[in-house]
Amino acid sequence: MVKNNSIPSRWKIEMKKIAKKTNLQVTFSKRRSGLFKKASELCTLCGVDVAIIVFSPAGKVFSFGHPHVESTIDRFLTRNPSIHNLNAHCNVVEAHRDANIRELNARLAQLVDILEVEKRKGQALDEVREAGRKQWWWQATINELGLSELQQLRNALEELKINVGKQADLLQAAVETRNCWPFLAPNGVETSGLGSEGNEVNASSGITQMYTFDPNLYFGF
Amino acid sequence: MVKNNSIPSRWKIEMKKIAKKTNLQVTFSKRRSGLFKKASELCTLCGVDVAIIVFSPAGKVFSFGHPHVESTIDRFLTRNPSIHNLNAHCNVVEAHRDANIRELNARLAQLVDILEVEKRKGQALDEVREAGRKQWWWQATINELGLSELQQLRNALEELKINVGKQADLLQAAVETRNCWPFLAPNGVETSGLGSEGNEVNASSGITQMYTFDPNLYFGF
DNA sequence: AGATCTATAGTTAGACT
DNA sequence: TAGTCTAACTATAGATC
Repeated sequence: MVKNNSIPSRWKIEMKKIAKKTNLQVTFSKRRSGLFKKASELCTLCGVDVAIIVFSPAGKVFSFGHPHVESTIDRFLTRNPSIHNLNAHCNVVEAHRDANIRELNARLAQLVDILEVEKRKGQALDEVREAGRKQWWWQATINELGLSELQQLRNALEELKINVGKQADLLQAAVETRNCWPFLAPNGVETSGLGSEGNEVNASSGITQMYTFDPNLYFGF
Repeated sequence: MVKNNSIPSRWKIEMKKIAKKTNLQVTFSKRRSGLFKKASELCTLCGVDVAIIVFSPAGKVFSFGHPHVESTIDRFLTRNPSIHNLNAHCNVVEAHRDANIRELNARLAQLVDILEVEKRKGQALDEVREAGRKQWWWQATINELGLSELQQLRNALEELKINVGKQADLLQAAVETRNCWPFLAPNGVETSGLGSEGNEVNASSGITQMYTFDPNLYFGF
C-alpha cells in the first residue's frame, strides 16, 4: 500500500483549540470517553476515589465518579476524608448501595474486557464458519497463492492424508474390539446406547467442514 | 532480535487492583499525571471547563481544574442547587445514585446479552483450539463412545482420507502448473514473492490441528 | 450521530538509575 | 521518591460508511 509521504504527520494535531466545529465535537466526544476510561482504570488499578466534571462546548455537563461524583466532591469540599457527612446522614442502606455501585462498576469493566476478548474469538470463528459455508471457497484462493505456499499446502495435506489413514486404522481396531463387547465399557460398567440411535448424523457434511478450511487460519498466509 | 516468547505480554497488566503496594504507588502517580495531561489537552483542544478530583490510596487529595477546580465544581453544583442543603443533599445524591444504578444495570444487561452471543461463538472456537492444543485428547474419548458412534467416526475418517487424497492430488496439479510459470499469476500479472519467504510455517503442526478435532463438534455426540 | 478502519502519536510497566 | 529508557500497548485523527 502506498502512503502519501508528502504529508508526514497527517495524524498530528496542534495543541490549540480546534477551529472546525464538527471536528471539535467529534474530538470532544472521543477524548471525553478516553478520559473517563483512563479515570476508571485508575480507580480499578489503584482502588481510589475520583470525580470528573466536564462541560461540553454546548454547556452540557458530563461527569464521572467513583464511587460517585457527589460523594467525592463532597469529600473534597469538606476536606474530611474519614467523616464525611454523607455517611453521617445516610447510613447502612447507603453503604449497601455504595457497595452495589462499586460492584456494578467493577463487573462492568470486567465485562467490557471479556467482551473484547470474546469478540475477537467470535470474529475468528466467523471466519471458520464462512470457510465452511462456502465449501470450496479456499480452492479458488489457490490461484492466488505463491508457489512456496502451494507447496507447503500440498505437503501439509499429504501429511494429513497419511495421519488420517493411521487414525482410521486405529479406529477400525477400536471398533473391532468393541464388536466383541458392544455394550460394555472398559471400566466394566454396563452401558446402554443412550439414545444415540435417534441422533442422525451426516458424517460427510461434518467432514467436509473439516477440510474445507481457510488456509489463512492454518498456514498463516 | 530474539524475544522471550514465553512471556508474550510482559507489559500488559490485568485490569484489577494492583497487589504490590510499591507498584500501586508508582502506577497511581504515573497514571494520575497522565489523566491530568489528557484533561488539559481536552481543555485546550475543545475549550471546555473540566474539574478532576483524585484521592490517593493514602487519602491525599489531588485536583485539576480549568479554569479552576472550585469554579467548575461550583458550576456543576449550581445546576443541582439543593445540593448545599444537607437534607436535600441526600435526596439529590440518592437520585443521582439511583440514576447511576439504573444506567449501570441497563448497560450491564445489554452487555450480558452481547456477551452471551459472543461467548457462544467464542466457546465453539475455544473447543476447536483446545482440540488442537491437546493433540490426542479425543482419542481418549474413543473408549467412551458407543459402537454406532465409533462406526460413524470411522466412516467419516475414511471419507476424509479419500477426499483429502483428492485434494492433495488437485494441489499437486496446481503446483506443477505453477512450476512452469512460478512468478506469473493466472491473470497474467507478474507477481513477486511478496515476502512470503520470511514467513516460517510449520505445515505439519497446522495440519495436526485439523484432524485432531473434537468429535462433539463434528458428529454431534 | 455513531461505528469502523488505518496509521501514527502518545502512554506506560518494569527495569534501572 | 523521582527521572530515564524501551518495548509494548493504547488512544485517536481523519476518512469512510
